[in-house]
Amino acid sequence: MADKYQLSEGSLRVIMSGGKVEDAIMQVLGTKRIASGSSSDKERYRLLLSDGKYLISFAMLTTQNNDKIVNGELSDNSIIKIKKYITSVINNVGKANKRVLVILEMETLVPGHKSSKIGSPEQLPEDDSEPLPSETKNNTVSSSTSSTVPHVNGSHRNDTDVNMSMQDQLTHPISSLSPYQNKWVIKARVSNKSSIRTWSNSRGEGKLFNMDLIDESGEIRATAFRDLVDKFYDLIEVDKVYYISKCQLKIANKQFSNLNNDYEMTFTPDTIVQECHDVVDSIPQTRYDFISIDKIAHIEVDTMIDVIGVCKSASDVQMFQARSTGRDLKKRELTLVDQSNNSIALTLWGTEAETFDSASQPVIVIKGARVSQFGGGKTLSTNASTVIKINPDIPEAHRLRGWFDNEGISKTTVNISARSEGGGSQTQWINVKDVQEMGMGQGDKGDYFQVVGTILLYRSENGIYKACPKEDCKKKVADQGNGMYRCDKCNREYPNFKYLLLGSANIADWSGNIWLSLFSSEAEKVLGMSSQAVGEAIENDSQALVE
DNA sequence: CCCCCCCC
Repeated sequence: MADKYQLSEGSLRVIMSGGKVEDAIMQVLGTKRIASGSSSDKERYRLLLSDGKYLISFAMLTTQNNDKIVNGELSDNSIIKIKKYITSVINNVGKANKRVLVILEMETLVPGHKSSKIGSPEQLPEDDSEPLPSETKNNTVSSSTSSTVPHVNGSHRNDTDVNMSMQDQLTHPISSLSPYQNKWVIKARVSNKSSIRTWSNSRGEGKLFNMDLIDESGEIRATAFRDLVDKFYDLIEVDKVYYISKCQLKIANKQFSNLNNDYEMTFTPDTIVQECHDVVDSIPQTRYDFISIDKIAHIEVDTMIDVIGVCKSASDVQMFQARSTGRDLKKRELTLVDQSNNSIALTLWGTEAETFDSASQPVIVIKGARVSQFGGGKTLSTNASTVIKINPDIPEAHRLRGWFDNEGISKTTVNISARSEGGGSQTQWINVKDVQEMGMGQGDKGDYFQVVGTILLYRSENGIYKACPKEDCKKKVADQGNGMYRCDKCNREYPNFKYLLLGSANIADWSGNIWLSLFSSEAEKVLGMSSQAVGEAIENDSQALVE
């Protein structure tokens, strides 16, 4: 099987001296996990790579490809096709500069266990006489001298093409940035920019803004503080591409970041930002790591995730006061669905809630939604750093639109925001007598408790009603007598309705007995029949009620 | 150096 593929002999020499080789076929001779700076770091892998003639030991995989190693697809002797790569010169203080190959996109042609080592590749010679004068020069200047970005000061737009392409070679992939190496230039698109925010706490006060930077290799968040806000805020525009250098790198606090990077950057007084007017189609607009809705059920609370879904329905704007701060709040809850046939609630706040229009059931793309939990179900919430796009022109959105219009619209979904029994783990197990003595259920808020009891009596009178057919609306509809049913909550008429049970049961434990109302899902469990089935049985034969 | 982001 392996001999079907011819390794691209000599291609490493071309690539590692800054040249381009398309779809080079190489063999992996070893993989090594790189010790990470902190436990929160994503692991990174280094590959020993052979083109049959030469081998290099400093090929890096971007973290998006990590699963290929974890799932065993990429192992010793695997033959791969390198579809996209970047090389980057690492400036080692006191040592020779080293060029690193960063593999951005690859395909496994033959798994390692079905192959064996091909040829006798030798270490690619580190040839300092390689014809890369500009690069060598640039990376050997001491850190105190001029910038690594050409023509930063008093820049001219009439640079030659030669200069522009040179600039390209000099940029570093975002995925290669780390706090251990500070001589780099990235060429990145600003995919998101926050408003200017001020803070005041025990450690002081000030202002700041954040931006998300993205290139072919990855993404990173950058923050500018205080006077650097004045210097850079207006200069930096969303969707534009910039050369950026001399920022400080630090470990990202994952709790607040939706970006796929272990690090984040802080602007310093030395930071240089230079707009790139070059053709930059290769730099993506936004990088998403979509989690399918059914998977969100298993995601830890407070994780920031990217989600795509069709807004199947939305509530009206609701206004209330925050219990903690007393602030007036506005929210709107959307129900998103995707191809997993699962749905989830997404809460929008403030202006976003007010201006949202769900009428066309648009595709919603969210970068950085927070996973929360309510009553045992998972929900999504937006915050200041969340980016929401409505019907964006990306393949995933078109695919989802097609799916929804053709089949999704009529499918029933599993609502992963549905609240499970009890209302959470904080409710107590108590006795019926306690419920009565504590006066539970007397207030207007509703109380939560759990009891173990026996059903003494199930009352079936008025135990079923015709309800609004809209998902999650359980309002009783008024029969208009003309085949239409009116829902006062939705303020509209429907040609259909759904049956819902409203049971009533008396339950008892050793301390006493109490009447409970059972909503449909619970009444169904007690009766062992679906609401719809009970409704139809009554329609066809009222004797069924007696049973 | 921020990082609060709400409610049922």
